[in-house]
Amino acid sequence: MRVDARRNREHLLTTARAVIAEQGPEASLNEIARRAGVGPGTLYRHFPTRQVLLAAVFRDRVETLCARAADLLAHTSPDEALALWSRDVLAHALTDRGMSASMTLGGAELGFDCHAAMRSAATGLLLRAQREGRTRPDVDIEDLFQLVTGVALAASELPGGLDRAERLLSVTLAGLRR
Amino acid sequence: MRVDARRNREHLLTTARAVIAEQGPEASLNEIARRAGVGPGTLYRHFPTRQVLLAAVFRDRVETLCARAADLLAHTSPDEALALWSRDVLAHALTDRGMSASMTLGGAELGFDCHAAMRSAATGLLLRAQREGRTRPDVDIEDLFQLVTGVALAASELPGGLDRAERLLSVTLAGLRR
DNA sequence: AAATATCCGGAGAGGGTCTCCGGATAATCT
DNA sequence: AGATTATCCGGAGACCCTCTCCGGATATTT
Repeated sequence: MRVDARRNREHLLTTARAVIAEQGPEASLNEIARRAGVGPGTLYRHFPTRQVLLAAVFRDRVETLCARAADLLAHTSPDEALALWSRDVLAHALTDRGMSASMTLGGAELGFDCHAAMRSAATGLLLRAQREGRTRPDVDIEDLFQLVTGVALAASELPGGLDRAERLLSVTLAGLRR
Repeated sequence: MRVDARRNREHLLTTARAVIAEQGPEASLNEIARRAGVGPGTLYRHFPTRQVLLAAVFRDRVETLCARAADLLAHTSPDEALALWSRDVLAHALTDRGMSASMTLGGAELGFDCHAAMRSAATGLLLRAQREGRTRPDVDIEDLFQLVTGVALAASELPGGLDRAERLLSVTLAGLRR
């Protein structure tokens, strides 16, 4: 990969991060390219679809959350791990506008798949909690993911923000117990 | 209102219903107008924004649900009423594509406000259940609405459909008890 | 039948997504 | 260094969408 190509790619990423932070995940790709000082073609060459771009933008955040899941899996009790991780997901969703959207929009064939990564991180936590016995055994990983991202999405779009988010999460977590 | 205007309006509504049923709530308004055999201007005169159109399309459905809420309020126990009504909302959301979206998108100043109507219908059910004592007193009407429409949205967009929807709903309802 | 109020159609501005290819630029070879 | 090659960039442009505007057509009233 040529150095100018790599430089453009990085610059596009930081610009996208900024624009998405202020306009949300549906920001104009045209404008991102313009602000980055490149043509539209350059953007689309590096990031063929919006999902690929979003995935690249939020990749490190998602990886942080996955690492956190692994850590909790090793050092915390099953129930608490699930609760703490959900809270972390929520916190990131509230911080980074558009993050929730990129978690739900899955299946970025090329590049990084946020949806798959998050789902697989959650799988470990859910299965262990279910083995332990205090979590409903009939919910599957898709259910869990749907609930958590649903709360995250709601919380990131409603202005009422953090306290409402915590309340919704506590309702959901309570519902997961049996 | 002139009779041709009324006729066009009705025709637009039925066409919109069909197109939204097959393409979802983000269908092209242009195409709806084209299929209805009118110009774009005519569509926008009758329905200034997409939300107004969606609200008009789903108005009777929403009114049915509101009536159902009133009925349950009068003839069923608080807990059961809440559960049954949520299940009905879910059923409608699964039947009519785009219905969930029109429930969440609120504030159609002109015409009919699906969001407000649904929220006020749910208010009665929630308050009564909370007075009865088996429902968490700290959740407010926005929380309830967010949870129910969240499940509905998820269920209407995931292909796995009905059984998953019921499972998610039962988790949420369990979480609402105390 | 004439006058008036109302409504329609479609052209078109403005913006968005995405493609394509001639020209420019980096990397490699001699 | 100079030439060759592989790679990449820019932006014009096709196509679609939303939304507006107004001359002409249509209904209603006088």
